[in-house]
Amino acid sequence: MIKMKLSTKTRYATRALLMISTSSNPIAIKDIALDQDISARYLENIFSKLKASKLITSSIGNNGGYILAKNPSEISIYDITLAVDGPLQLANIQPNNHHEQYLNIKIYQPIEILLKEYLKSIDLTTIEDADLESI
Amino acid sequence: MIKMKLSTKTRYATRALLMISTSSNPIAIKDIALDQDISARYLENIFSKLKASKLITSSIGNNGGYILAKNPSEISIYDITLAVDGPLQLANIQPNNHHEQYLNIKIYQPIEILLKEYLKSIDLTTIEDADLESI
DNA sequence: CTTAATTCCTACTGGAATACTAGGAATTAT
DNA sequence: ATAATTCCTAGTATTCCAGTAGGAATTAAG
Repeated sequence: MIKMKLSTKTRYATRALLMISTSSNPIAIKDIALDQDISARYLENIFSKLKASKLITSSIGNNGGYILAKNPSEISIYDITLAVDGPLQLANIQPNNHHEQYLNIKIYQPIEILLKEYLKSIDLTTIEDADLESI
Repeated sequence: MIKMKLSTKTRYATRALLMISTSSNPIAIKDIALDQDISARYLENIFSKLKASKLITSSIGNNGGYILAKNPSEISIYDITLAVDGPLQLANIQPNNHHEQYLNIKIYQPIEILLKEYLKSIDLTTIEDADLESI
């Protein structure tokens, strides 16, 4: 199978961000983990990366938690996956022969562009607005 | 990093198919492995899948080998990756909650469609025709 | 009819990546 | 002071995939 499912980190992060995007008060990891049925310890790892990428800010201590650092419309799936999983990389950096170079140019690079553009085009509000019931 | 690089199986298979597509006589795995600097044992695995998916046919025994079962123009990258890696699967089959369902509908399914169409649009002749020197 | 070359079948191994866990320090509202 | 939280560093477990291995079945050629 083509390995292109968004990672668990990205999926958890997206769901967590959707959750905190609706609140103006800090939300603690514990509460998100409980609500989403995700390991709190694992979410900690993820949130530290989201914070490092400045998608969220934190308040430490009692009653602390996390809030978005930007408007939901300014956070794309691409931003999220970049933050938690690092850059998307498809092509062979060092093609060993002509065939590999063909594949790079004809397949990897176009897909990379296609996918990046698509992931950038979806932000947290896009997802929020989806009307499930109408489908 | 998003895991969406075509697998080694798909890349090897593509290169191998490109090689045998230029010959009307059966070509042995050994020769392909030598030419492409790929493990012959590993190529065996890959070729058994390509054969099971009817992309190639084989002749057993001395002087045996493989030939394409179709015209090169009828073999797409999608066919190849489907044969060796199984179906592309992005979405959660069983979304556990609304957020997961949102993600499926808004992200996974569209990407899946986008990618499938693209991979189907590229066949062995498309790649062969690529003019590297002009880039 | 023997031999060498090949595909075919089933299973195992090793390593890398990723999901997940753990302990405890630092911080802060109450 | 205390309890609740983030923060930091490290570890473990699991899964996936590339690659290996042995030997049986088949067949062209001499």
